[in-house]
Amino acid sequence: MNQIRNSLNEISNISDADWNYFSSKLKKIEFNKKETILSNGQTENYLSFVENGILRLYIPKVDNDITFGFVFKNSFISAYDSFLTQLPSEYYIETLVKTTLWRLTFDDLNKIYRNTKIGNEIGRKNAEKLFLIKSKRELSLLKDTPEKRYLNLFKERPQLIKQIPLKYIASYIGITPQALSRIRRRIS
Amino acid sequence: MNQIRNSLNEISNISDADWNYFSSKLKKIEFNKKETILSNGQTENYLSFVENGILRLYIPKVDNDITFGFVFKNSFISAYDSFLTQLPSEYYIETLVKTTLWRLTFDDLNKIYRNTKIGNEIGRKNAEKLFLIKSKRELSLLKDTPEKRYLNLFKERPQLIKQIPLKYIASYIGITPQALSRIRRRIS
DNA sequence: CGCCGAGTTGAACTGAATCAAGAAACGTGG
DNA sequence: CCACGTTTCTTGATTCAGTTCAACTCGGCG
Repeated sequence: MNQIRNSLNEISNISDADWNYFSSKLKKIEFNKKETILSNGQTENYLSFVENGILRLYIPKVDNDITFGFVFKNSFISAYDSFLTQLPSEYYIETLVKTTLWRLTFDDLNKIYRNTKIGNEIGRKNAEKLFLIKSKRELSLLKDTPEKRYLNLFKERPQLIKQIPLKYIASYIGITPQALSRIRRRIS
Repeated sequence: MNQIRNSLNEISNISDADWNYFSSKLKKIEFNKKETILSNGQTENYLSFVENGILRLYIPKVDNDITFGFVFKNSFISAYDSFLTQLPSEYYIETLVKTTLWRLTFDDLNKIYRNTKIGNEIGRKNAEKLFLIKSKRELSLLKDTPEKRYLNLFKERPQLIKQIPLKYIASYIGITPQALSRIRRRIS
């Protein structure tokens, strides 16, 4: 759990009291490889911290679904859209490898927002951080070619390229596995 | 200024005291049509409320820049990435028509976060809202064809299509003006 | 050992980009 | 309020990156 406190501290210094309250709400849960932890149509009830593992966010499609995110250890994961709106999720989440999560329910998080000093500030900064990520991605999808997106990914998250099947990466940068295979050949 | 209070109230009920503090920081400013209010390289110092007008966010490019957002009256505008990080902005903002803004500086907003009860909560919910918008857009860019994006735009923001030159809309949905012109012909 | 999913490669096809030119709409100054 | 110049939109021809369909290879696992 210390990883979680460290992660939060990076955002905003959290007092012992607030941390105790926060951590009392966390529940640990383990998943095997290739387990679906949220299906289309379900409403996301959790904000989870990844202690260990890798997860994939995707919209299933016959013959190649659309993968639009990966989450690694020491970050938070959620179908955050669905979590925030409490409407059914448009996408699925699955584990790619054995994964350990610490989960917080929607209700508990709202209690934290109400009952701790730092809650809303952490929530704000976290939402801002997520906004920045999506904002960057929007620009990349609009202005970069798939090839450039692949090279950026390579530069910024080399571990991703090693650990994740090519077909998911292809989809993440917006092309088919065949096209990515050709790009790879071209640039190497 | 009442519009602003109403907008904030939609997010979270704001007390008179907090509102007075908040509104004391706002400064009104007017722009003419086609004025650049933030250039590439500048760091965004303002979060602004649009009392009236239309603005465009874009990355300039020789022969067709990349437009990735429009903002209308009664919402907030900012190069929010740059504002949050206080790093130089990657993009420009310009007015498309005569525009009136109420501006809040970065420092003042942080004072509001520190000195009002409701500040962080409003900030959080606002950032969450922005996240939801970007998240939706990411999915649309990945899974929809340009044609479908155009039709969605048409459905969701018909006023946008009437008020904004086609070439900006084309860029917003990720294609050239020529291609959009052809899509238009095809579907009508 | 044989199967199966992942990755590669080839060929044909397609939607959008690019280059280019003309038509329409817009606004600005006389 | 008209005339002219500029910008925006349309249309055509060509090119190109990526899709689709299909076959083949490779590596891991039952």
